[in-house]
Amino acid sequence: MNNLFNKLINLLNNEFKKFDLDEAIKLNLSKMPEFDMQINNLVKYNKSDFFSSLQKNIIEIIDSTNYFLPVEKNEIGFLNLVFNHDNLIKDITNKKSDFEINNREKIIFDYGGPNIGKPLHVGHMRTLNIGRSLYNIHSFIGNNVVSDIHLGDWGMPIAQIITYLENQSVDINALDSDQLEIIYPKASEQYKISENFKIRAQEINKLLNDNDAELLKIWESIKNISKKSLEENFSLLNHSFDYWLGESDVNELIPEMIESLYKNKKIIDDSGALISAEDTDPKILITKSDGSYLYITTDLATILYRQNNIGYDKTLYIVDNRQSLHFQQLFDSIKFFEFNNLHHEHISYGTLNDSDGNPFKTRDGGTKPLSELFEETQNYIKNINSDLEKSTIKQLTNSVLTFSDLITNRKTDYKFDLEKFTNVNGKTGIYVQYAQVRAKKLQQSIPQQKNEIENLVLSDIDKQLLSQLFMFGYFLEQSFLLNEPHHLANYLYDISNSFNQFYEHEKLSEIENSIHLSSKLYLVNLFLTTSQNVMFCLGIKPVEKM
RNA sequence: GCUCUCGUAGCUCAAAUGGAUAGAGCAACAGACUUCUAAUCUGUAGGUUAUAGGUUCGAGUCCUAUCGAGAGCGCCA
Repeated sequence: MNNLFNKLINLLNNEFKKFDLDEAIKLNLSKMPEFDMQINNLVKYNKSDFFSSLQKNIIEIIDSTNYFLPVEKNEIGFLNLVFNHDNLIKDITNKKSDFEINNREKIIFDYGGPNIGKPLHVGHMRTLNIGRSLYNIHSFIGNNVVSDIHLGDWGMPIAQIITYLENQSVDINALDSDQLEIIYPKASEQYKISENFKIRAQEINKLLNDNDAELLKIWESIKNISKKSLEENFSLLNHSFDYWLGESDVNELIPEMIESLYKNKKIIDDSGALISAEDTDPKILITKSDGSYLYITTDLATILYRQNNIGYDKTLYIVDNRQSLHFQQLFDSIKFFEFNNLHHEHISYGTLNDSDGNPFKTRDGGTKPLSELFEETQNYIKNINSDLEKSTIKQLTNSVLTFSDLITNRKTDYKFDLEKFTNVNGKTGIYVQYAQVRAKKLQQSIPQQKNEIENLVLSDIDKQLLSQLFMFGYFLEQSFLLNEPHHLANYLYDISNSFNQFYEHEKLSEIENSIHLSSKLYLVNLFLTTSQNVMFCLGIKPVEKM
């Protein structure tokens, strides 16, 4: 990457390598007010014979950039750095092209995973937000990205719905998505309580696996109704997918896959079912005893489908952490079955609860549709300002739903507190939008100066903002290496907060000195570029005014 | 029963993969608006990082035990 932060890191890491050190240098923002940055991980080598030459070389590299005042070394071996902001501001741009990586990869993002027949509900929010953000982050740094919604359009849930329709003699042609969404829980209930229903549903499931023509017709109309409803929801929530492949799309690959695995003794009989021959605990069940397929069966076939039809270097599955055993078994099996040696990773996330810490439910105890949460959020925003344009309200609502979700580390369970997340202050989607709108207004209302960036006049607050803008590369790297968007979400709050301080500290419209004004406007532009790039990475659309 | 994850300020969460004095936001309290939109900003207070040991120059982070919470454990997805 070509930005100042990562270029410096690369130089320093090369120096580490020269000394055969198998770790990366850590260049951090300083906690001490008199310094801007610090390097801590030289300390551990302070008893080694190469320490003084390593330290000397590191200091020389930093000094040679001219972005820092002469480095101060502490007696134990910590290095303390102070920016030379006048030089820094001349070279920092934070454009997209500054962050593009050299070794590009093709990455499939498997997320969303809605089931047909069920509405999108609150439980889908995290996979959608995290998935879209990671997709955008990897796109931003130049990777070749592909999203696949991995539609749950196969298996027992569908069989249950069809069984229910059959029992009640429902006319498929008159069915709409609302009715379908009411039917699913009823069908699921019947499956649990009625033995006859259960037997028929399992029969239908098997027939579907075997491509029964009549049933496939019914299945297809259910799928179309559902898909239309999903598309409407995604349009509202600003989601889109490159592929809408479903579990059904790989159905035809399964018989051959099973046969081949069986022939090669990779899977074996176990009381009628087929299990992996790999010695694992628990055993990995590949097909049921009636020969029908499971979650892992279609997931395995999906791997074959993707390697043959899409091609990839990596696949990231953005799925909640309760399914970690499934993915461990899936990834084990990919290797054991010798499908490929590509990188597959479960990007797990914690449970989303309501503000009391309980699972999200509607008042009558059902799962809460995402559209209902959208409505509620929208109402909060209308209460803050009733004069907003319709499109602005929509974008602010999405900002709240996205930013609130991404601010927390994806691995932890968290409480979704709408009242808190729609606050105009604090770490909220509204706050970060407001800062960005303020910057836009300045850009529009104050005539741009010629880019005079010699002899700048920078206050402490200007310097703080500039220092933080320098760190974009660091937080971006954290986010894509760990596939954790919250680093960028917190960073967006931090730069927005610094910008608001900058804004309050001195009125640009009252500055008469042109060089002074020029440096201020330069920072406004730099903030706006950075903020909008971070927003893109998070999947948030900047609003024009609010 | 077995396996995994977690326990940080009143509340919600961070903490660079072992670094210096554990940071933010909310809530509380005290301030700043004839405004480039105060949808903001400034300040105060709040901690034995569940507990007890251990590893080392150095631990919220690694190891062990205890207590507490959550999740998963073949014919659902």
